[in-house]
Amino acid sequence: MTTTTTTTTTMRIGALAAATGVPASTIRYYEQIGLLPGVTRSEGGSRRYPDEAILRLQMIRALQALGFTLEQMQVFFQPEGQAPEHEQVLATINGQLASLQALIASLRDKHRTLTEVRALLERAWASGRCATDDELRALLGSVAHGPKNKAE
Amino acid sequence: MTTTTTTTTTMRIGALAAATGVPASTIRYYEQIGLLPGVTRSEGGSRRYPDEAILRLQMIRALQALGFTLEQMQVFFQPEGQAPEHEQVLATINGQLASLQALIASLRDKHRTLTEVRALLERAWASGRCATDDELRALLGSVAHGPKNKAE
DNA sequence: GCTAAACTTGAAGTGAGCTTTAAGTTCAAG
DNA sequence: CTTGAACTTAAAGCTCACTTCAAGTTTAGC
Repeated sequence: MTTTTTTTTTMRIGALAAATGVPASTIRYYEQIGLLPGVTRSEGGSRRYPDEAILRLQMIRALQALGFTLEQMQVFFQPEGQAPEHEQVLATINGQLASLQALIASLRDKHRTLTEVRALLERAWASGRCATDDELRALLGSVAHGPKNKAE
Repeated sequence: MTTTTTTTTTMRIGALAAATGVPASTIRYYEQIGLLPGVTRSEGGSRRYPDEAILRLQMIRALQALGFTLEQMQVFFQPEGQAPEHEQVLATINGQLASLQALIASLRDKHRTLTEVRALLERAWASGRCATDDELRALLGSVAHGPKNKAE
């Protein structure tokens, strides 16, 4: 029904790199940390990839773009065609959604505060003086330590 | 009018660390990269700080919390009481506001896309199957490579 | 068979912002 | 004066996701 699956396991690392835009060095690195299993070798020892490797790399890059770390996305790639456990996957996704939300909220806070800082400085400059320590101190309080950064 | 300024330049690094919550090792590091100038030494060679050092450290931490790098914030701390140039400061702030906005936008994109991914997977699971490669591929396209991350 | 491009390896380097280590010195209380 | 907590230094280590290096091997076209 869909496209015919012509499985050529003849692809070398350069071709895979060209097909995906992922540098060969990075592909080797992904294999090294276990993100890209099932790589076969030619007689001489060079890596050969099946066509599915292209999709796998695209998935890795897409998950990265969604803010997952390479470690987090292991859960999406269960060993040997085993469907990953739905609960784990869902938990990972929900966790990521939550940290994205938290991060967005904290960034908006920062943006708002920084806008206030700019306004304060401009008022001070307009009246020919510098911002006083007390004025600055007042703003410092409103910054506080927000949650950790992540994503992209 | 405000609080009396009792300038004790007797503070050692441990006291400064305790007063600000910034580890002594970090304070030494800030000094090393030139963020914390004007540190005097006792006869024996241990660092002594004026009370203003507390404000300086609080400022550094606040600026960090607003997403500035340690390098970027140098512009706010011009040498020896010299008021920093308004234009530079304003440009730095505006740049940071712009990158915060861009980052927020890209994170919201990620959040939206990931929500779609979750919905797709849940539909697939509900119908007792796994998501197909084609379904996944369709989502991959919508991710693309967003701008770089920063802040906090 | 020759050659050049492509590939192989392990190890070290990158950046940002620290932390840790090791071995030695100073400070303040008693 | 003794003790031990606090301090000193330079240098190495940490995280994450790679990149770069150097020197040697394989592959593919002619």
